[in-house]
Amino acid sequence: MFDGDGELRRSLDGEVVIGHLHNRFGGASLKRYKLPMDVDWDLHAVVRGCTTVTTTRNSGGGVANSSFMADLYPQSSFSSFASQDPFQGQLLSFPNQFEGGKNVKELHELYKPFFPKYQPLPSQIKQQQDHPLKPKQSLAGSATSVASRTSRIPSSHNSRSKRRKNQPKKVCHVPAEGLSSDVWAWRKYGQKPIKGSPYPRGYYRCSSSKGCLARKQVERHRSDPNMFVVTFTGEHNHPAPTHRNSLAGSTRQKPFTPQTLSAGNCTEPSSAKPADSSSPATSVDEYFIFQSTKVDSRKVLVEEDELGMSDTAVSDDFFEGLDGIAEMVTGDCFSDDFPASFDLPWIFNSAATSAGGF
DNA sequence: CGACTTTGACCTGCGC
DNA sequence: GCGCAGGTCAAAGTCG
Repeated sequence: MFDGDGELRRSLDGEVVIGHLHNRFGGASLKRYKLPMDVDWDLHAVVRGCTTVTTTRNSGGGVANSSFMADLYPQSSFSSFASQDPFQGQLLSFPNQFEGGKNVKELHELYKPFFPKYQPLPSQIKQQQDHPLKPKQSLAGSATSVASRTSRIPSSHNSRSKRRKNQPKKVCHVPAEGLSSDVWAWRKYGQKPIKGSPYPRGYYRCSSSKGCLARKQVERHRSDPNMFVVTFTGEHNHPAPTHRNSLAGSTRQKPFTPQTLSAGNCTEPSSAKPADSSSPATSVDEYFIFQSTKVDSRKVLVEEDELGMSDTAVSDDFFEGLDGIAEMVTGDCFSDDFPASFDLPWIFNSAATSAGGF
């Protein structure tokens, strides 16, 4: 789709032009979004951020969970890809894991663009909930949803009506191995076959916080099976969880196919357990390990962004907190658990997150 | 029991 | 206005 020539520009009037965005999906080669000039974000930062995140998650992500991959590779050989690669010691290995002593500051820089712009005040949350693009349901919301469904409220009264209009999006291309871990918890709420594409598109919403408007779509790249198109819409209205175990039920185990685990070293029963992102022992740890894992980030292309993932997203306290984690990561505490080419069962199990994992 | 995935149905935007 | 395609909902089933 982008073939490396994705283009992201912002004109003086705030219009963002994304080149080559849909030329393989629908024909349009340019996508334009009008952004308020006071939206203080940096395209480069966005690009960098997306790239980096995807990158750092590469190994971790790579580990994209099998069910997710099965979703997106319905008729492909991904299962074998997913299952074989790790055992070839590539996909799941961390050759550069702690290379160059990626320090915390760097991690901060890498991830800043992906944290929420701010932590909204209640009034701000209210504002967000009133946003025209918000999903029908809110916290207590399914009643509204049902009502609108049953009573067929005219579109003008339905937030859904504007859903596709001027919906700010951020589109990233991530390698298959970059789909997995994520601080956010994503819950799948739908899947649709896309016309002209052999691969279905999965729809995920943030389950880290009820009422969170963040959503993402994950679709396998049509022409490059190893790449995925991840589209983010909406904005998190809550701080990034520092621990995935705070995400209730963010993951669940999917039955592993023999393909997924067989050849592996998953001899330990516990390792066959779902990577339960709710596991306090692994969630953040794995996440930051990936953050410190530098892999090929150049595959990732950012096409648009208006999510407001600014560099000022998270407080210093948050990053200070990460320092400790990073120290753990860069220390030896994982040396035993993360051999260069060991199996990462949780990778295949972090269903919600991996799919969303971005 | 709660959270997840799956999946068919419903709803809406958009192009013709 | 019509039909298509995409996006969302929610019931049902699964799992820990």
